[in-house]
Amino acid sequence: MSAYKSEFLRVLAERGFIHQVSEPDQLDARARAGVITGYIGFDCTAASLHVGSLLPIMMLHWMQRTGHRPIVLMGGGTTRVGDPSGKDESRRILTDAAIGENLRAIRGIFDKFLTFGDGPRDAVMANNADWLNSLNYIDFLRDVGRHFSINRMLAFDSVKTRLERQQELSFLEFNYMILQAYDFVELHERHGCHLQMGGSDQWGNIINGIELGRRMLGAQLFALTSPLITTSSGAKMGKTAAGAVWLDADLLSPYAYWQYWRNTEDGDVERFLRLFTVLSIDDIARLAALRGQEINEAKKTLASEATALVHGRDAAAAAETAARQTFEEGVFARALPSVEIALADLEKGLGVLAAFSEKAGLVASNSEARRQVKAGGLKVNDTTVTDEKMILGPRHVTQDGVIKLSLGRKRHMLIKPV
RNA sequence: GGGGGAGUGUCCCGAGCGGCAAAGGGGGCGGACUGUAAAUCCGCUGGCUAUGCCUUCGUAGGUUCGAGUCCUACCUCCCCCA
Repeated sequence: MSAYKSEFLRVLAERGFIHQVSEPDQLDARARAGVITGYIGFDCTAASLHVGSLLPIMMLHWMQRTGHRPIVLMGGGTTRVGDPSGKDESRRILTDAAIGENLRAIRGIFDKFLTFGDGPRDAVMANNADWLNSLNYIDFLRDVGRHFSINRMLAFDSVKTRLERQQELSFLEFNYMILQAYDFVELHERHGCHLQMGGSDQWGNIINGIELGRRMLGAQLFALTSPLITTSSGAKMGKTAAGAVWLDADLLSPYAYWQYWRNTEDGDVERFLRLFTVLSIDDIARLAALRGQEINEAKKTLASEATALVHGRDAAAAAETAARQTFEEGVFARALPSVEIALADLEKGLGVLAAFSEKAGLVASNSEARRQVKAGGLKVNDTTVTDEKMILGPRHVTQDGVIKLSLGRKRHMLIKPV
C-alpha cells in the first residue's frame, strides 16, 4: 500500500477500496491541494440497488467525508443501451418507462450516504439521459466517434471475450463504452469533474473516458477502481435465499438486512468492517483481533453498523434486539418481520402449508412447504411441524398476541391477527 | 447463397435406445455437527384441492397407443464452403 499524502486516498487505501489508480501521485497531489470532483455511475436495471452497489456508494461517502465533491451519475441514458462488460449475453432491453421508475426508486438511497446541495462540497445528482438522449448521431460521430479506434476497442476484454466465445455483441452494446467515455467528458465540462471511480471491471471504460477527455479538451482526468468483492469462500456478494440483498426496506426488511451481515463468514469480518462501516480503523482492529466464538461480537457490530447506514440507527437497534431475543434468549421478539391476518380468517382455521407459503412467504409453494415439513424445517411457535395437515387457529396465538413461524433456525416471521 | 451442428427441468452447466417429471454436477434450501461462521456428512430441489391430476425439453404442426427422443416448417445460435 503506497503512502498517500491526501486524506482522501489514504482513507480509501487503508480501508481496502483501491484496486487501481491512474497516475496516483498526481491525483494524490490534487486531492491535497483542493477539492476534487469525482463520480460513479449507477445503472437503472432494477428497482433498488443491492449490496453490490454499496461499495461504490461508500467510496462516494468517503470522498465527501474527506472534503471532496461526489457526483452520483444515474445511467438513465446508458441503461437504454446496456453494458456488455462481464455479461455473457445481451442484457434485456428495458423500456424507458421501466428505467424511469427504477431511477426514481433508486435515488432515495443516496440521501442516506451523501449530503446534496449547491455548495462547493455538496454532492450532485446527475442523469446522463440529460445529454445522451438528445445527441445528434452525425454530430456525435464527428465530435466523439472520431477519437475511438475500432482496432483498440476490439482489444478490450469486454468485447474480446464476447467475440472469442462467439457470442453476439450488438452494435448497440458496442457503443456503450463510447457513451460512458462521453459521460466523463460531459461531467468534466458541466461540473469540473476530474475523477471517475467504479469496480475493477470498469477500468477499461474509465480509461476510455480519460483518453477522450485528453483528446477533446486536453483535460487530465483520473481513474480509480475498487476490487471485486467476493466472500472468502468465493461467492459473489449479495445473494441469499430470498434473492438479492436489496437496500430498499420494502424489498428486504432491516431485520433481514441485519441478518445478512450477521452471517458474514469469519474470514470476511475485518474486510467488511472496513468497507461497509464507518468505524475507525482502530476500532476495527480491535474487533478483528477477536477469535473463535468471540468473533460473533464483531459480526454483531458489523451488522448493526452496516444496517444503521442504510436504515438508520433505530432500525439497526431494533434488528439487533430482535436477533438477540430470538437467538440468544429464545423469547418472542415483536420486532421480527410480520404479516397480518384477519382474526375471522384465523378463526376459520388456517392450514400450516398456506400459512408458510401464502401468508408468510417463507416458502415458495405449498409443495415446498410440504417438503420442508418432511425435512423437519418448519416450526410453529418453536415446535417442529410434523403434520402437514395441521390447522392453525386462535389457540396458536401466544400471549404476545402472535403466531411465530420459522423456516430453519434462522428465518422467522410473525403472524398477527387483527 | 450452399453444406453441417446445436437449442433440455425459467438459477447455471449438462446426459438423455420412442414409455420421462426426465441421469449427473454446481448453486440453493432443510437436517446433523457448531459459534446464527467455515469445513464435513445426510435429505430435498416443477405445480396442485395429491396413492391421482396438470404443466415442462427453441416455436408451430404431424407420425404413433405413447415423443425431449422420429418427420415437416419456422425462429435463434455456431461451424465449414462462397
